[in-house]
Amino acid sequence: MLDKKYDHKEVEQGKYEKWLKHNYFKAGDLTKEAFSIVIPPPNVTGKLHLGHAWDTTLQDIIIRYKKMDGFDCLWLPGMDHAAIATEVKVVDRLKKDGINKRDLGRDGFLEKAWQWKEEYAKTIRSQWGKLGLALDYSKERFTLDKGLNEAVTKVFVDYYNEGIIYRGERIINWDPVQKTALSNEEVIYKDIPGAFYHIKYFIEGTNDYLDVATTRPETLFGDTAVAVNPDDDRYNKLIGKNVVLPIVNKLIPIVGDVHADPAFGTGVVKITPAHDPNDFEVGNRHNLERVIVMNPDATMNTNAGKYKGMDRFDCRKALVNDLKDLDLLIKIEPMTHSVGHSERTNVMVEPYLSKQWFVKMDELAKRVLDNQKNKDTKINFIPQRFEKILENWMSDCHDWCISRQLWWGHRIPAWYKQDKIYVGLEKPEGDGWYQDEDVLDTWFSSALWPFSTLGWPNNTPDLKRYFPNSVLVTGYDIIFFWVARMAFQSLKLTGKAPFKDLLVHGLIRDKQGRKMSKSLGNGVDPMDVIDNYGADSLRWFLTTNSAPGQDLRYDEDKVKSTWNFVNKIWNASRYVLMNTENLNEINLNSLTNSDKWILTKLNKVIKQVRKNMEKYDFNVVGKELYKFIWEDFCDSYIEYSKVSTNNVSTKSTMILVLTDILKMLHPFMPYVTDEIYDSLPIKTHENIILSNYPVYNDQRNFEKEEKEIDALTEIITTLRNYKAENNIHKGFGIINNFFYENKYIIENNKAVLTKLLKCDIILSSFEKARNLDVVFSYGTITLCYEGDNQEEKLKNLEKEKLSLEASIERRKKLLSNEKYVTNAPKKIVDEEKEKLLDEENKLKAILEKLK
RNA sequence: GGAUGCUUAGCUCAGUUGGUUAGAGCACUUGCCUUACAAGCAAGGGGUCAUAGGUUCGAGUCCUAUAGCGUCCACCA
Repeated sequence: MLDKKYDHKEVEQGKYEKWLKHNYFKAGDLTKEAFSIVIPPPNVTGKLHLGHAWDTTLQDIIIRYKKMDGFDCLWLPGMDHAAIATEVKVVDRLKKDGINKRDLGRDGFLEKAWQWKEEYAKTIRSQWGKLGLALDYSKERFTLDKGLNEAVTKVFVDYYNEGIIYRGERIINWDPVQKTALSNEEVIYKDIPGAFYHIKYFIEGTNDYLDVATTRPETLFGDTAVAVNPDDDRYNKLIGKNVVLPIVNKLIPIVGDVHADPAFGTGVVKITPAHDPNDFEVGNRHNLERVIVMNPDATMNTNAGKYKGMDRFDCRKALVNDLKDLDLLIKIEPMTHSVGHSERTNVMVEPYLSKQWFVKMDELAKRVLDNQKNKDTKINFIPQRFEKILENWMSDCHDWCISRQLWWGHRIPAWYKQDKIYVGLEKPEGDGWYQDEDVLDTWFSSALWPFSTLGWPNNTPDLKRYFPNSVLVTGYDIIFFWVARMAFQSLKLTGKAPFKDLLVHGLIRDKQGRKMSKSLGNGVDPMDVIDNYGADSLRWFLTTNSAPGQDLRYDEDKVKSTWNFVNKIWNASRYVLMNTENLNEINLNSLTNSDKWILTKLNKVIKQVRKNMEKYDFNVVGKELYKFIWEDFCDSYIEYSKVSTNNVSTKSTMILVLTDILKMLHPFMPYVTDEIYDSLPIKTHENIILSNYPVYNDQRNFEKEEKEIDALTEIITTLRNYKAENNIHKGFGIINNFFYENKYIIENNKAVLTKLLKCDIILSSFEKARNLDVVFSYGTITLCYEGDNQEEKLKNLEKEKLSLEASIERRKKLLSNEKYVTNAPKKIVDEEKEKLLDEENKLKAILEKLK
């Protein structure tokens, strides 16, 4: 028997360990159809936040539902080594202990990083446990484990041999603190105050100068041209002449290039091919020299002459002063511009010419775009609108810079000897070869996640059975970081899309709608929420409170009200269990009408819930279940059943309905449903997760009884309303003045009516009593009570009469509209006619009373 | 500049292919300690669905435009 009070801590205590002990989450039942999800691997950089809780709960709901519905479910757990993110954290920790990364050396550092990984992996696993996730830990993977390293290396080597991966000099985003290249996606643009420095570039042999405006004067040492637009009549006759580069005093050409926008700035732009991606392109078009002016730590190098060794920003100040002194500075114009910052170290990114490894994107991207056009093989986004994000990104993407100057990651399988390059699985024969120091972008390995975790490139049984994955669940913020990359890698390497469905959810925000972030300090730890309200409440809150793809505000009041819902379920279950203690078999031979009613309602709910579970429309499922449980089951059925608790079929109905409620709730609330299921007097399985998901049953629709009890509910509500409005408390009776064919509604339900209305008796007549008529479409019920008030009575009837007349008039008008009758579906029109008839009946009855 | 989401009750949000008197939770009012639950029960009040046009017999829902809020991408010499 359940405890008197619902205590989430007590209920959840020990359950996860029990589930694991019984191997409930283990995949591999080959008699069933396979269903698979791989977890989006969280970074081993920290604890899970509410966003993870949301993302994983969605997956858990799907997995548990599918498992109960007869599938062999694999939910594969794992984590991401998160190359730069983790390395930054490890470096920081070492720094606090006074240790420098370089002093440790590569191997020493990696040892520390692995320690870090183990530590955080442990935390993450325990958090998964608190959330109750049905993960198959026997298949857990890590993006940097041996198998995945083999997959990554093979892809790199094959791509290199195919020419998809190449090494080249490009302008990349350089993080001068971490001293590594970054991909475009790792750069965060921020608007910051800056200035346009207008500098005089004198035209060779004249006293005329061009006004060149720049936001980054310190890159002047790398200028190898200035550009003007060939259509710009102010300057185009100067094309081919030279200007004198200030300070440096060397001659550089004036070139004509469309990159110079006549409408922007002064229309003249200095070209620094080694420090700006656009200038790099211009340089290629005009065969310009590339002059690097900075060191990897963003101090100036020898090309900066006397400024050598200065930090880039100090150099800017000094240089501007010197230009001023030489009368080469025209003006400084303050402006706000957007400047890239490193996502991890937050330092201003330096566009920097360097030799890096790239993935050629055009063909890979085209494959994704083509595949999305094929209905049968495309990734099916839910909601569909997010497909556009993928398509936009794929149709305009640059080659992907994959080398990172880090130690924590997959080391690039390239070896060098003088000017020779060897790319392969193993170090080449012979002396003098040394391996590339760099590692790969973390997304290079996570892009292989849906298949590398299943054994690819080997054609393992797991790969054959669980790939492509059935569905992937993720937030819309990483569609282009991750989903896009999985898509093209999977199509290229396996010939298939990595998963059939992609369920996209939004971001979690704070109560004011702001993003949760460390700097705002508005983050909420899911573990605290679980402590206070339980995992079941948190899970229900996260997954039933927003439409698919919409953001969600964390609102503690809502979690609290979810707790109330769980508590309600708990107490309703307690009631059922109290009344069914001695039940030892299901017997439906003597069903009451309200038993038939709730069975019919249950049947309808099962249908709706299943339909929406398939569509991943969990907020609709939530609403259906909430309404059914609280209103139909608790408020109506349990109350009605109180007059027949000794009936074995009522007892059976209670158990049947409660069992199906628990099963439908289980994917959302695994803990409390497990606990209650355990206490059922009759059950089919050792644990609820092994039981079968409820099935819609055509034989369980009792239409006549459904109608009758619906009417009963309406009668009770209406009479309660009259009682409240007329201050009738006790000592009253009712007379059944329904039309002959409806009299049974009252006759059949006398016991329920007297109990719930708290009226003394149902009379056949009550001639002398003062009375009040309450009109239904079924006829009239007369309330007989003391302290009659004739005015009240008339007022009530008048009020009702007016509203009925208005409604009847509206309906008549509608139905006399020929176009409506011919165009609207017959079902709608018939319903309308029926309503009109009901109302006319009602009105007739009222008019008679008013006479 | 391109794309996209949102605007519905005091607050937070639902609203399925258009179907005619728009729903929920919280908050609010009134009455109840009814033996599952006062973290509860019962009955209520509260919205010209951002604005302006249009299509339609019928628009919260479809189309066009506008406004406000938000997000993403690109550019910013």
